[in-house]
Amino acid sequence: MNESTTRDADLTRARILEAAFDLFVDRGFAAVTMRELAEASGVTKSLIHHHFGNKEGLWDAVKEMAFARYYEGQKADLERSGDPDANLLSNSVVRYFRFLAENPRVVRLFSWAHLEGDSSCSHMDAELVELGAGRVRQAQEAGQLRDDVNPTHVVTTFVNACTQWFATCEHHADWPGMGSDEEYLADFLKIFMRGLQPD
Amino acid sequence: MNESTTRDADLTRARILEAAFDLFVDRGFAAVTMRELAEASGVTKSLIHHHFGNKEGLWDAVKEMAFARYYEGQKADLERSGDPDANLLSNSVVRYFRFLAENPRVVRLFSWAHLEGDSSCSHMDAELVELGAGRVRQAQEAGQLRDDVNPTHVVTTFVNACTQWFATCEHHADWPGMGSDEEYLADFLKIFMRGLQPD
DNA sequence: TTACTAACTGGCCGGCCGGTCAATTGGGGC
DNA sequence: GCCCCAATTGACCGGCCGGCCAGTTAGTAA
Repeated sequence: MNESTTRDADLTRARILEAAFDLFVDRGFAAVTMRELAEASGVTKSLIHHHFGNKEGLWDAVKEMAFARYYEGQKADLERSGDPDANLLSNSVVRYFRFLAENPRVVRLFSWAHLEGDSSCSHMDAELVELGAGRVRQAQEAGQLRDDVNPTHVVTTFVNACTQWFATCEHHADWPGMGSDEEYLADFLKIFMRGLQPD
Repeated sequence: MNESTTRDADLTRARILEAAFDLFVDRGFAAVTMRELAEASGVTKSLIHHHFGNKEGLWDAVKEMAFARYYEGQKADLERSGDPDANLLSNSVVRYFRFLAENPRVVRLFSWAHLEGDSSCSHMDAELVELGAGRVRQAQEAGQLRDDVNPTHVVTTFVNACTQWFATCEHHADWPGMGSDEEYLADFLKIFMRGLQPD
């Protein structure tokens, strides 16, 4: 039987969220209309208002869902790799880079949200960076990384280098001299890791 | 005498462009209305249509103006510093970083344009990166930089690290452990330049 | 079976959207 | 001084915007 005919508020909300995610990621909040959202979700405009209040409520819900997934994944990643060996930082960079490679739409969503001034996720971002910075500090104290640089800046540097790569990848994909995702990652790691070697 | 009452097409166009730049930078293309643009410019809506055709024409003109300024400045910077000494790359990073620090609104404009799929400036960006990559290659051949990394990736790495810093600076400005612009730049340079030292 | 509640629909609303057009104004060339 | 054309205006347009609301339908608990 087709379950789409039966009433299921959670399923409906999920379907609306999914369709809204796609539309908002592609065109941003302002350029998407409630009518498009309704059609893409397969429900009526009124039903979206019923479940999410208004357009901004839906936008907030989409951002919250996307960031919650991102946050959980990253936190698990950071807490998993327990033993602080010399490759921990390198592995973290690779994991972060690959996560973005597999979730490019999340990068776009956060870019829109940030440009529009959204700061609701800032504290979660701060927490992740703090977690990472703590790991870097441990490695510094263990003599595995140079200790004359701010650990927070170390994390920020690689997060920036990875994020911006995927934020602009459609542009530079076919520029002369530009390598693939993995080639860029390899070169960045060469520079980054040697740059962090202790004296 | 108040010159604003006299007719001057160039001045009018410049005024419209300036006001539109501010509005588009703050809220993006879709969220700004022609009425707001007209009021901010001190002219009528019809006059904007007269000079720029339609809303998209104005948006294109704003992007073109902003990117032309950016492109000229960067190209001059790249061609000025002629003698390839060991500090050339370091100086280039500093100059690029400081340019962004002084023109944060340009970063925002390009972010909007990129998210909306604009690729009209891509070839100019490519040219700048190629110019920079050529410099890196020269330094590699002179034995001043390690030569086992792609020069284009070297340029991209520092451009990404700088751009993303200013794209997200409102967020992380007050995060615990995060330093000032100059402190981040100093730490990034430490890592980046040591990471590029020849074997 | 019934009564209640939440899910869901379709039509409607006032208002603002981008854009057009006819009319007016003013400055520069003759 | 006159004329012409570009600059500029304000009224106006059809259409779409987000949101609302009265009504209908389907699960669910008593």
